[in-house]
Amino acid sequence: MGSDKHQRIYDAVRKVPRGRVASYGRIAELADLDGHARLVGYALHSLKRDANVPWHRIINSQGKISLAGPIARTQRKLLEAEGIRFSTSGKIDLVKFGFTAKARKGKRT
DNA sequence: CTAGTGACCCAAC
DNA sequence: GGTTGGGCCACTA
Repeated sequence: MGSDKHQRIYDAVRKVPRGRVASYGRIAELADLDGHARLVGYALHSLKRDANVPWHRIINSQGKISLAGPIARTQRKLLEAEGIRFSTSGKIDLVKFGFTAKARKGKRT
């Protein structure tokens, strides 16, 4: 496969354990692309259902699903199936389900 | 090359 | 709680 960046992103996403969620920025860090959160979203959007990637565990920093339409419903279902609870606002408790591979690099002091 | 767009993030109001 | 504006950079036309 050619796209290394995409590959790295997919690999990082696969690192997210079941029952946990990670924000785009967090994935970017794992993929060695810290700061390029957009690329994560871009790669995921380009992702196909065939891909073996738990894209549903990826959400935005607000702990909410960035997608819209029927797919958002699907993602939420998948997350609930993993034991993740949604707030009344449809948000996820990042404190409990937020995947932290390694504390922030604290780049921005 | 330029311009527009995007499953983003953050600071400030 | 929300909106607005700036920043970041890959991808497409």
